[in-house]
Amino acid sequence: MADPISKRKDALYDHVKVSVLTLALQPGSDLDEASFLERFGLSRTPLREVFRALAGDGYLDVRKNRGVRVSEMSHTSLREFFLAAPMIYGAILRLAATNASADQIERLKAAQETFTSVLRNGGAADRTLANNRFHEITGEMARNTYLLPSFSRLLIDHARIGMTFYQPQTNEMAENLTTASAQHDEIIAAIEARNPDEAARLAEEHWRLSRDQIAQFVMPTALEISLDNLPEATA
Amino acid sequence: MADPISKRKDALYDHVKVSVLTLALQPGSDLDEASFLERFGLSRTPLREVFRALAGDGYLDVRKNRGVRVSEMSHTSLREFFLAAPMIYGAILRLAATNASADQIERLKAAQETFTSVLRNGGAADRTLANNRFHEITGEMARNTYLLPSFSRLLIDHARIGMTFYQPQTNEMAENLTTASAQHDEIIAAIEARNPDEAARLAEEHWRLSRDQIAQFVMPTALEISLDNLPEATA
DNA sequence: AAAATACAACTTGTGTACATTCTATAATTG
DNA sequence: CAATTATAGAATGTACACAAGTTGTATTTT
Repeated sequence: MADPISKRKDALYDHVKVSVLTLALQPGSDLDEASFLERFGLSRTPLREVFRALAGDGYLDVRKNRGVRVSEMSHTSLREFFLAAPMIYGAILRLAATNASADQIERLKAAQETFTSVLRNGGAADRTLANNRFHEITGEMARNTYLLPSFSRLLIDHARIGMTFYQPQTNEMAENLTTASAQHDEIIAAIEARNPDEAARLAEEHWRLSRDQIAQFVMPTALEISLDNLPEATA
Repeated sequence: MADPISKRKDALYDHVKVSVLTLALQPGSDLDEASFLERFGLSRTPLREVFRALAGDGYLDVRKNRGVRVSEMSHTSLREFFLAAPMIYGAILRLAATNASADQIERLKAAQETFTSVLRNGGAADRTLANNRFHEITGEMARNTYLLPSFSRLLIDHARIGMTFYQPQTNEMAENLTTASAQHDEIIAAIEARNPDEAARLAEEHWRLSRDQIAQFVMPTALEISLDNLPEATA
């Protein structure tokens, strides 16, 4: 508890970030200051600063005189997401293949090891966070100040969408996770080989898989119902 | 002076924003809280909040225990800018052509009228701000939460680059401004006609003009010097 | 005289009381 | 009894004093 304040601020930032990404805090839900004050040993001023920072990074929304809430995610924003993600992600991986440092590649490999291990043992939240970490590192690698803000926002909702739709209820959906992990390995290889075209291609492929997974969830294979058993219209 | 505080906060936000965009506050320069306190009639808490918001939007950088400074713009960031801008801008205009509302189109036309009038009468700063306003509206029109953060950051440095390089010192450079204005008109027409392909094409064209202007500034036509008059090497 | 240290002035960060704004409940009114 | 208006409680916003950190200058030391 003798932590310096700045550590406690970081802890709060990370706690809220993780809670938002894993849907422990649901989109649109209210956060009141009081409940965090003693939990993180902060007084209101620094606490409010952290909330504002989280808002600036897209995790929270601040409403004047009405506190903060977790940033919303509607069906419209889902559509916006699908439009923007492939383009940005392709650009990020292309640049990552050009600019990644040896140290960053090491960290990406480490993140991928965590991801595969979590695939075997962990739950949905752990999987989402490990996947998020993997992509955050690719974002760093791209070294482009202008692309990063949009990419970071995409990652937030990528995680939240994943938490909603990546619940492997069928064999096919579970296989997708294995495929995704294999694609991560290919992405690492492309980056290490300094092959931007290949990296961009993999971005698109990785993305397509993700979209298919969501499609499978939203539009499952129809149940087989014999027409004989259908009730007749009575009105 | 009887303004409500929230108005004064907005005024401070806009003042700093405009100062950053027009280079009245130079990249990397320090901002100390004290000098703004009485000028805007704010106490430290709300003032600091505005600074954090400006930092979140990319105008300032906050350094722990060392105050805020105007966000940097180096030659590396210039390169990053050139890489990201065409892609993002193309996507923004494409979406704008699809999604713009009648009201937004009206506001875009008004912004363009301001721009043309400032071209005739105003100075570099006014021109930069009018141009910035025009593009901000196209950003709104695109209605894409994920693209906007990157686009906004691009606009900041687009303005600052313009302030540096768009000083029409030659006829050719002055003509470019007229061309840019004509392209704005075409952009409006494409959006109004709901023609995304045409809008995307114009984005690319508008961008190419901008880059040429910078090239002309950085690499001007060489002075003609007779070899006869050159001093001889003496070492 | 150059380098290192110590100190003082200044700047930023935090705690907390107070002011303002919102919200839910109850009293009033038509 | 429904709708509206008071009113109390709770939440957010602001001011300011104090704490902690940083920076420049003067003194000391080698």
